[in-house]
Amino acid sequence: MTHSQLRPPTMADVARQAGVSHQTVSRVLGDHPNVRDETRAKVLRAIEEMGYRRNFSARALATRRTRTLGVVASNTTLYGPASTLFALEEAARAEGYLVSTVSLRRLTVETLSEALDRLSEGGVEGVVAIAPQRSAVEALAELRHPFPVVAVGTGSGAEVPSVNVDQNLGARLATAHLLAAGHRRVWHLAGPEDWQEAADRVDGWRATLEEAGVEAPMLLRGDWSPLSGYRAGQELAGWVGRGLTAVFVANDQMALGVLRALREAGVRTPQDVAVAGFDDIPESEFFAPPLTTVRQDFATVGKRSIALLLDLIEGRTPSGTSQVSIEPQLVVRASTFPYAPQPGAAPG
Amino acid sequence: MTHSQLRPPTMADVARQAGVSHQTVSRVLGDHPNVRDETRAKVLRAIEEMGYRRNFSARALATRRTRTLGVVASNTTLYGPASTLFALEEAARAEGYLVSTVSLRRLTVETLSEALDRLSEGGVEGVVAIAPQRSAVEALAELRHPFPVVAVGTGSGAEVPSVNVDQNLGARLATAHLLAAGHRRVWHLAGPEDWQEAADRVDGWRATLEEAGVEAPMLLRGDWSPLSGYRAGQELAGWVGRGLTAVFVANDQMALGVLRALREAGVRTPQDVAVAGFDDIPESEFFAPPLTTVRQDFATVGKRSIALLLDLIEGRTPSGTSQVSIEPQLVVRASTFPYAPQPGAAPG
DNA sequence: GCCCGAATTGTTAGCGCTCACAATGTCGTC
DNA sequence: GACGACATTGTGAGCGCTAACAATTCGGGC
Repeated sequence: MTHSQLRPPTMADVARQAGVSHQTVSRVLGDHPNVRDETRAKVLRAIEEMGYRRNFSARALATRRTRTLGVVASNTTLYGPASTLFALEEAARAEGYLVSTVSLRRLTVETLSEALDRLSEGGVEGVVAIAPQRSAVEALAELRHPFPVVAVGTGSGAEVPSVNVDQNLGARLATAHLLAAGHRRVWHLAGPEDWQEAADRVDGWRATLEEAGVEAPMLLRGDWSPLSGYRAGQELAGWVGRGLTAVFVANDQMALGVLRALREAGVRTPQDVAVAGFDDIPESEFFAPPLTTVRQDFATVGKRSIALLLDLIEGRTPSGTSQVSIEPQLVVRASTFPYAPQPGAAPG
Repeated sequence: MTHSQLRPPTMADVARQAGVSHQTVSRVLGDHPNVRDETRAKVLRAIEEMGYRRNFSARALATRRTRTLGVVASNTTLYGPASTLFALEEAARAEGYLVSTVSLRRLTVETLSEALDRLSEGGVEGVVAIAPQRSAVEALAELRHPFPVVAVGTGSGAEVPSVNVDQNLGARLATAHLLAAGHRRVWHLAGPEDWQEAADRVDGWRATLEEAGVEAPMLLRGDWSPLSGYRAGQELAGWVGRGLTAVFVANDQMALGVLRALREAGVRTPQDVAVAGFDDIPESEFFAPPLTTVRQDFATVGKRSIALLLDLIEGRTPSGTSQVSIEPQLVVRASTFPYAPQPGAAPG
């Protein structure tokens, strides 16, 4: 209170006040065991009195560690990326790291490169790149950066360490579920071609049909948005009565658009056409009808990504080979089944 | 290529290679005008060759600036917070700042205080707190921190500098719209009591009814989730035919639940009951029916928040009095009107 | 050819912390 | 009561950069 606050107090100031050396203050702050209780108390009192806070930059300079990780993401208002981001931050925090985020509107080689530069200038020790577009993956492999990078959502083929939900498996689960429910064929509304996840879902869908001895119907493309789903839904409505009874949509938002288009066309879901989505956004359970979908465990994605990144930073794991895969889970609801469970009745 | 990379090169290494002093390297990097072109080229070549990158911590220590801002947020997978977060980061980046985020599961005095401590240890120069709960606002005013803090979504009454969308106005727009459409009374499904935004919306709704000489019907409460909206919707369905013809729901997700409950109860929207929401999430346009709602301009919230925070950091604005208010906008769709516009036809 | 001011470059001190090591104190043992 | 082992504290040297100032160089005017 009586201290001038022109410059924040330094460790030396605290030391003087407590009658010890600055190194002892450092020891108290660092929880070093060999400090007498009495001394520790004196120091802590001085710290409290002066409102001292350790200077981040000086500490980082001396230790050569910033304890900060970077994240590059795009489309962060979508449920998937937002959930991943949240999980990443939480996992990093649990490990004592702070997270600096750069959110991109569009993920291109240029913007990605800029983002990495920026984070580099910000002193991050490593970066998680949520980079579902293929172009971004290639860029990642080529870009030079002085820290390890873990990719999320790039698919497992890359030369970059990565963490992925098994999109292929998810698509298989959804497609197989529809086939098992008695549908002869399953149509597919895919995401943008440039997205690895979209491609993997197409592959899983196609493979499942082939294994069942069914020819894959025409493939439709959307851009993940409800509007693109709506437009595709209008097209799909035209095929009702000509072999269309089931659609696997590559994400829940597009599925929402499909549902609306079908309803407007007088097509009933699931009696006339069954619809399955992907992601399990919180709203899916309340669509009309509630949506069967594939749930991705973003919390695990976050945890595993941070764990892998820290391994790379500490040099525990050789870079290049590490690929983590996470299993998705099918959530069955009324949109693919005549029976409609009550919302909130079961955890799913 | 031929250089040992055991330790990253320092400015002195670059200087030696270029045959100049380290200060000249610093000048080149800092775009200082008084450097001969020839010298600059030499330095840049050396930097390129050695893959030199300026050390963040040393720079921050010397300049006493980290060029990093902190953000504390909760519920970051919801559309509103996620959009705000995105806008904040983008605005900060445009000003040359990096953003460190702490995402909280629950916003309490303890978690908020912890988050601020953490960011403080991370060397941030200022913090934006997305703190819509009332408890958090009080905490913010009391907590001591060595940097300025701007609150978002706390309402404008606080002693803390803050940026807010005018929730009261938004609620008035929605309620007045329903009254103007001929409804005698407008019911309200509110958000949690602890949320300032929920309270402001209740106030706006109530005031509009009073000004129209209408008695406010029973107030319902939800927790922002579709499920709570669904449950409230079941209750509301029981009042159809007994004076219930219009409901103003405090957010779009709950409105989704209400729509479903009404539909299941055989109540038609908007013919029997009109429903309006709040937020304009991307899905709202594709609900059944498309939802009339109140749009909040999160991009502006982000820009204004960063601008205010930087003003405080630079000492341009005295702390304490600064309150920024942003106007929301009514978006009319089919859920309150017999006419259903085509999705995507108009930018709304 | 010399002088002055501007342009350009170099030198010297920190910024506030941690690390390595040195110095001191403490205790039990023989 | 001296000695060694260990606990506790202090000292000095950077970490890699920027800021302030000093030194040098370069022109042009006379």
